[in-house]
Amino acid sequence: MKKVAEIFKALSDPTRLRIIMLLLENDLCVCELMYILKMEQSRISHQLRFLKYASLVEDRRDGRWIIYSILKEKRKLLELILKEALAKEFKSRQEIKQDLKNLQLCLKKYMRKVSSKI
Amino acid sequence: MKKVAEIFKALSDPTRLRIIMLLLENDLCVCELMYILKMEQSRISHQLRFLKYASLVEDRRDGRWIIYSILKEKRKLLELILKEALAKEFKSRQEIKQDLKNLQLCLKKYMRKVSSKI
DNA sequence: AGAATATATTATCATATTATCATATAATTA
DNA sequence: TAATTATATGATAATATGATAATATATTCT
Repeated sequence: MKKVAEIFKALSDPTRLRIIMLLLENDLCVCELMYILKMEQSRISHQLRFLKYASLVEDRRDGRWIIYSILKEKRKLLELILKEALAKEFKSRQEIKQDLKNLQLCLKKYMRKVSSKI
Repeated sequence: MKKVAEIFKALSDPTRLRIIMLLLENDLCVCELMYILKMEQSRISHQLRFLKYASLVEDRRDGRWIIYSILKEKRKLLELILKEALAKEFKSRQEIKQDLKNLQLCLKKYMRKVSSKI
């Protein structure tokens, strides 16, 4: 039961929720998340570590970037919970819409090939 | 986004999860929850208040009992998240099975008509 | 009205969480 | 190899949380 509770704990912070919603769309490195969320590096790194220990995301190195992605075996679960169960609550959240817009901007900019400075 | 995170926060504690799983089966008063979960009164009251403020449960008075139930507009959401999304994780949890057994025992005993002393 | 029952509330303590700052590490580039 | 870039980690402080004990309130029963 504790294990189940811990999945929810991982989802119980607004920053982590935003990160997961973004990762469900695209694998992203820390500097891209910084760009999208307008948050400082250590804050994002810490939350990513939390998600990693909760076995919701994994990381891989690509040159000097570390790319985070949703753990394959958790994707379905997360999509069901976040996109289906909470569809209504999410649709009304301007924040999520804006994050997804920024994600598109970010992807167009080939973020990983330029600077990560905010 | 904070609102959504708070739904998950409400689900991120083992005691609250157990309470919600039980309330999804039956409306229950505090003393019944005490009997089923073998926990002391103030602990259960506190967690119920948490769930109430998170707008997941509501309460009504019935004589000297206060009966808790899942908020009607949240039932579907909770069933989807807990029973569908997490079906696998839950089925393997002995604790939940035992809680549900105790719930049946409790209902047979007409708990609300006898004592609430543990 | 007084006792018993059921529950809520308040205070307290220990622990957990979050954000931030400073520092460390690893890869790349000049 | 030194500087730069990208990220991780550790320490700290502020705040939140969870458990418990003590007390308060509301209902019912005698």
